[in-house]
Amino acid sequence: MLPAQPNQSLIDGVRCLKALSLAGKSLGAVEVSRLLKMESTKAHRLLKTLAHLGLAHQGGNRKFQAGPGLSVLAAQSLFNAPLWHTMREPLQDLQSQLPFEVELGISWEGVVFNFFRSEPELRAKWAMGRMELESATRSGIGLVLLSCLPQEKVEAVFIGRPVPGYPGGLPSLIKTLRESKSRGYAFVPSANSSENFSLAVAQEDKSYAIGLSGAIKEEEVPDLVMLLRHTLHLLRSPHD
Amino acid sequence: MLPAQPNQSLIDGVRCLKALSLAGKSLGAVEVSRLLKMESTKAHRLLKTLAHLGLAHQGGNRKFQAGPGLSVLAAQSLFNAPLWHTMREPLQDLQSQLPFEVELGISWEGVVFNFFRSEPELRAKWAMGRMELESATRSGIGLVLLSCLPQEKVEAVFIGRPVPGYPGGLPSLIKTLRESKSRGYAFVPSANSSENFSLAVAQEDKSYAIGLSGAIKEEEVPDLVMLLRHTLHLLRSPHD
DNA sequence: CTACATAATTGCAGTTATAGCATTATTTCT
DNA sequence: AGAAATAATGCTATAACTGCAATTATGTAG
Repeated sequence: MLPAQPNQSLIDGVRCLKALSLAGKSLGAVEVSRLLKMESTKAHRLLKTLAHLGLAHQGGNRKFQAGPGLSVLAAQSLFNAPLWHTMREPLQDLQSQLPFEVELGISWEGVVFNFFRSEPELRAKWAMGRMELESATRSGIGLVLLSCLPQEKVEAVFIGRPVPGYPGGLPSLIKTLRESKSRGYAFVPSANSSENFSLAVAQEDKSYAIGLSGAIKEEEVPDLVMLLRHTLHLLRSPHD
Repeated sequence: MLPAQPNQSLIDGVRCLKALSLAGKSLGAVEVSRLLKMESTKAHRLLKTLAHLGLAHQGGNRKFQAGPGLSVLAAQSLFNAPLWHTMREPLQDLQSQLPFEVELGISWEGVVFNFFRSEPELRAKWAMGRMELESATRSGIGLVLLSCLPQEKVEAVFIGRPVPGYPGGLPSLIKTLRESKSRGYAFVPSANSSENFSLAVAQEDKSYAIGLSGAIKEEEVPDLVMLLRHTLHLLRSPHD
């Protein structure tokens, strides 16, 4: 995964951008440099470059915040993706066949982003294109996708921070992930209700996963997994 | 705006990312290098680095597509921003006072992203956090924000491509922008209906704008502009 | 199935773009 | 107003990047 000759400038630039995204307020170059343990001149120049690109915005007080380019780029990548156009029908079908909530999402750094989530009260039109984040450890989708990663990567994400939903910490998460990996799907109790469960299966190339939430009975699981796998097959675009 | 010593690697890395976002399919390193007129080795290493960061994803066929990090980062930056928490009430108030559609959005490279858009049929709960893109030239919000940019920047965006909604091309857009700039707000016919207009005002630091759409009469404009300005004031967070 | 064409990936050495120091300018705080 | 912190930039050594060339892998056509 990591290239033979990675571009350190790009890595550091993205680190700056991440710092801005997470900060929740405008940051000066020196503040960023302290957060990231980076030379302040370097941080300053990377931030200025990001601002030039529109990925950061430099306000009147010359502090930096995340800029418009980030949102636009993310939305463009989603809307232009083949998945965006192919997912609607299969997921709506799934939703209409089953008494469960249907989700499709991706995972990054312990966080899940759902591109699609049908809610009972909500018409399918509004199930797509919402921005929703969730801790990966509380989501079936997050857990399957985490279970596809090498253990070291998982550790790198959660090292030195709490693991939401896992009071036992990292070891208990790792155990759950191993189970999910060997079964090929995640089946876990929902965070909120003890009656509800989340079931999720990852796409072949592990770039996303789809899942169901609701009062899923254990004996239904094998059939539902097959149904999810079938839906995943429908979502695969012919070429990439 | 552009720094004394910009980081070229970061710029090229973002160019690769943009290429992936716009492509609508997986691209190989060579394809990207051809699109961007860049050495293929360089493109390859930048893409590999982006993949390592999770901003790109390398599928089974080793081609690259935009990755999960992009969406997650964008959503995090939005949800962590002070604006996200402060905008709800003032915009709902505005919506309930007026018979118009209320919008709040940002603009980048000729595209508008609306963070908030109340729709008549839609409860306020769903007005926030949708991902919606629109051509900046067809949106009041896009036009005010464009009018805040130096003319050269506007030209750089639209050079060599059509200007949606402006059959006269760039010159007629520039003219509209000049008018908007001198008035301090945009007031233009809506793209769809000839009865409807869009009115928009930019935030002080030009990072975003708010607007109204609907059957706005010319004589109402001054009062509405004052109302929008007042709302913008409520949205300003104390520090940044 | 083999041969060919195209693309992915890496090693290497020259070169350039970047890192960090030192300095100045600007802002903020007291 | 003065002091302290931060923003911004010039300058040079050097570490990182670029691009060539070679290697491996993939896919395609005969």
